[in-house]
Amino acid sequence: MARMNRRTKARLEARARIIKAMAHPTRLFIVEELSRGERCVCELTEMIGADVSTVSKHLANLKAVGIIRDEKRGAQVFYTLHTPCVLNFMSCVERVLATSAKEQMHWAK
Amino acid sequence: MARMNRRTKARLEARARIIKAMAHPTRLFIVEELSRGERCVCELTEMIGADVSTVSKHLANLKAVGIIRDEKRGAQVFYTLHTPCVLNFMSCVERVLATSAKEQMHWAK
DNA sequence: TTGCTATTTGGTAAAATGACCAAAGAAGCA
DNA sequence: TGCTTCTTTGGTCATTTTACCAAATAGCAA
Repeated sequence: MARMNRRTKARLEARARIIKAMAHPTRLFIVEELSRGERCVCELTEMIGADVSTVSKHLANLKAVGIIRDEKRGAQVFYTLHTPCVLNFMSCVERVLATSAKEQMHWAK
Repeated sequence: MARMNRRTKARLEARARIIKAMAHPTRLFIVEELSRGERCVCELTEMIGADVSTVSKHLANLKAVGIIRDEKRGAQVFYTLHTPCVLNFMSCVERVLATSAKEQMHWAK
C-alpha cells in the first residue's frame, strides 16, 4: 500500500491544475471553438454572451497552464489552441455521461 | 460565429461536471489507485493521510458522476473504477505540463 | 492630442469547494 | 445487548472561484 508521499502529491497537484483549467463550461466552449481556428477575445465574448472581463479571465486561466496561447495583432488579441490533445478528454467524458444516463434509465423503468 | 445556445450550454455544463470531479489531487490519487484494483475506504484513507470523512466525500464526489462504484461487503465499502478511460486524460495532461516546462526553460536560459 | 475600440486588471460580493470535528448509521463480535 | 470498527452525514470555517462593474492600458486613426 503505497502511502502518498510528497513527490506524488506534487505531481498530482500539477495534474489537477491542468484538469481544473478544463473544468468549466465556458472554458470548454473556448477550447472547442479554438479547435476550429484562432479567435479574438471580442469574437469569443460575443459567442459566449458574458462580460468581456469574464471571458478575458477565462482565457488567462487557460493560458496560464499552457493550453492556449495569445498573439497580439493591433488592438486585438488572438488566441489559439496550443495543446489540442485536451479535446481527447471528450470521448471519455461522453462515455461517462452515457453510462450514468443508462443507469438513470435503469432506475426509472 | 455560432452563439452559445441553451442546449450547447447544458452539454458543456454536463461535461464540466465530469471533468471537475477529476480536478483534485486526492481524487486523481484515488482514480490511479483504483486502476490497480478495488480498495476499501480505510485503505485509501491510510494512503492519503487525510481525515476519513474527507476521503469519503471525495469518493462520493467521484461516485456521483459515475466514475467509480461502491460495493458494501460487511462493514467495509469497496470502491472500483467504473470508467477507466479517465486515465487517458493523463497522457495529454503530461504533455501540457511538459510543454509549459519547456517554456520555463526557454525563459530561464 | 483626442477619441474610439479592444483587452486586461483590480475590487467586491455571492457561491462553491474542501478540510476537520462530531455525531449518526451499519455490521460484526463478545 | 453492548462494544468496536468502518463509513457517511451534518456543521463550521477558511479558501477559492467566478461574475460583474469600473478603471487602467494599448493601439489606431482623425
